[in-house]
Amino acid sequence: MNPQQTIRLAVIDNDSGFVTVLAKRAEAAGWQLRQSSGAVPPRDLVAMKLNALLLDPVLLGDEGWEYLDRVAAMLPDLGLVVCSGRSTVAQRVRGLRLGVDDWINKPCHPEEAIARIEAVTRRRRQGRREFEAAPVAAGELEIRPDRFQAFVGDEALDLTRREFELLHLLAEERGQVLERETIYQRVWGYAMAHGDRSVDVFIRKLRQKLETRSPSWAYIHTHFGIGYRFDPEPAGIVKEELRPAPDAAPAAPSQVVHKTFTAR
Amino acid sequence: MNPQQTIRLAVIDNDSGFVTVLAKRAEAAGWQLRQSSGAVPPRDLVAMKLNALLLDPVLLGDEGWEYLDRVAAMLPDLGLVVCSGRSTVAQRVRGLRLGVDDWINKPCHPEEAIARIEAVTRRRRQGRREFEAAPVAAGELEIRPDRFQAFVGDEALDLTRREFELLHLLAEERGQVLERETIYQRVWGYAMAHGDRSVDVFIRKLRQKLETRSPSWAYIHTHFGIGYRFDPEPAGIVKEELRPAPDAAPAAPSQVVHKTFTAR
DNA sequence: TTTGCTGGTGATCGACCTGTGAAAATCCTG
DNA sequence: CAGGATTTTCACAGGTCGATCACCAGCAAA
Repeated sequence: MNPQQTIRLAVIDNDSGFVTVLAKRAEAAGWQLRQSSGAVPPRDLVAMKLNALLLDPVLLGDEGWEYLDRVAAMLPDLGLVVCSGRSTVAQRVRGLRLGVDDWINKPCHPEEAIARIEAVTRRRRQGRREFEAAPVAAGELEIRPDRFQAFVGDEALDLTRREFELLHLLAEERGQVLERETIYQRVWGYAMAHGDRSVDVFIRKLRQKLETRSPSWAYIHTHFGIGYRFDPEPAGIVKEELRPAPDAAPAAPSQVVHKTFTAR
Repeated sequence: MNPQQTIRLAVIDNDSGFVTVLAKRAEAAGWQLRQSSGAVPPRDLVAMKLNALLLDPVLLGDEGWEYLDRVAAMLPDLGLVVCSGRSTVAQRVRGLRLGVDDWINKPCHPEEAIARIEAVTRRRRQGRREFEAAPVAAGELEIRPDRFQAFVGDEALDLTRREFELLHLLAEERGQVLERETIYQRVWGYAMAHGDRSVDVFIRKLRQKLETRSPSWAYIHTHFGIGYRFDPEPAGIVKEELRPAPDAAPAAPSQVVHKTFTAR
C-alpha cells in the first residue's frame, strides 16, 4: 500500500557526472539525498538515518575494506551498494561477504543503480516490520497505526478502516490543506470520479466521532473550494484568523484564507 | 553472529558446466540444492520451502517477465537472483523493479554467484530473528515453542502445527492488529491468494480450543475489515459504551459471545 | 438580494466481511 | 497402502460498511 516510501540515500563518490545524473533521478523519485566526495565517518552515517548508501571505494584508499566492514557492522539496517571502477571477482566476493548488498561496476547506467538501490532497500524493509507504526499525537487524540484505531485517553473512537486511514493521512499532513482529489487518491488508492462525495461523507463521520470523544477540540477544518486541513485546536478559539500577515503574498486573489468553519 | 545458516537454493538453468561448478560450491557450503533445467511452476517452488532461487530467464521463453512477476508476488520471502546471458540495462531494471533481488550476467564466476545469493539471503534474514525457545505467557496461557504446544496449567491445548504457529505469531505480536495477508505470509510462508479463508478457519479452531481450556479469557479479537489482534483479557469485560441513544433494550440475551468484536 | 455552486447531513441498499459447519483434498503415520 | 489426522475449500447466514442520492444550508459572485 505504501510501496514507494521515500528513500534516504547517501552517495559517496567524486565522479561528478555520474553523481549529478543520479541525483536527478533520485530527486525525481522523491528520495532524500546526501552527497559527499570523501569518506564519511560511520558515526555521521548513523546520524543521517539512511536507508541506503552508495559509494565508490576508490575514495577510501587503503582502509576501504575496514571501512566497509565497520559500516556494515554498525548499520545492519543500511542498504549498502558499492559502485566501483574496475574490480575483480575476488574483490566483489570479499565485499559481498563483508556485508555489501550489491556491487556494481562503472561505467554504470544511473537507472540501474537506482533500481538496484531500490531492490536492496525493498528487501531490507520487508524484514523490518512497521515502518509507520509510530503513533501520532494530536490534541487529545492519539492515532495508533498498530491498532488501526484512534484513542482519546483509553477510549477508542471506534473508527472504521476507511475512517482510520483518512484520519491518519490527514494527521500525518497536519497543517496542510489537502485537496479532495489528493485525499481520495491516497486513501482510496485510485483516482476520484468526478462528483464523488465520498470524502465529504467520511469527513462528516470522522467529525462526529471526534466530537463524541473530544468535544472541546476542533480537528478538521474545511477550506471552501479546496479541501480539508487537519489541525487540532482547542475550542474557544472561535476563529478569526485572517491575520493581516504583512509578509507573504496571499496565494490567490480573494482566496479563502484559513477560514475555518466547523460543523455545527 | 550470522553463521551461514544452511540455505535452500534452487537453480533453474541448463548451462551444465556452470551449474555443476555451482553445485559443488554450494554443497561445500552445506547448502541444500535443487536443480531443474526447465521452468518450475511457482506452486512447486512453494513446496520446496526455498530461501533463494537462481535462474536463467532464457529457459522461460516469452513468459519470462510474467513468470518472474508471479514468483516474486507469490514468494515475497524468496531471494530471487537472475543469471542471464547478455542483457540490457532496461531488462535488468525491469527485472529488479519486478522483484528480482540481483541480476548477474554470464559469464559469471560461480564464487560471485554464491556470494550474491548469500548477500541476498542475508539481507532478508536480517529482520527475521528466530528466538523460538522463549516461552510466551498470556493470560492463563503458556505458549511453549520447544513443544510446539500451548498449555493452560499443565493441560495442553492439543494444537496442530499450523494452529500452534498461528497462535505463536499472534502472541508474539500481542496487542498489534495483524492483517490477514500478513498473518498468512508469516505463517504459511507465501502470499495469500485472494479469497482464501484459511486464516479465518484456523482462528476459529484456535478460539474453540482456547475456549475449552480457558473459558474465562478472551484472547483473539477481530478487527473488521483488517484482521485479528491477540490480547488476553479476562472475560466479563463487556465494556458498555455510553451510547448517546437512551436505549432501554437490554443487549442480546445470553448469546454465545466468545467472539469479541472489539475495536474494528 | 438573487443565483449558482460547494459542502453538510441523513438515509438507503447492495456489496463485502466474518463466523460457522461440513465436505473434499492432502498429508502423514503405521 | 490403508486409515486417520490435518488442511483446504465451499456454501450459507448474518452483520457491517461504504458508495450514492436527495435535500438543505452556507459561501461567493453578480
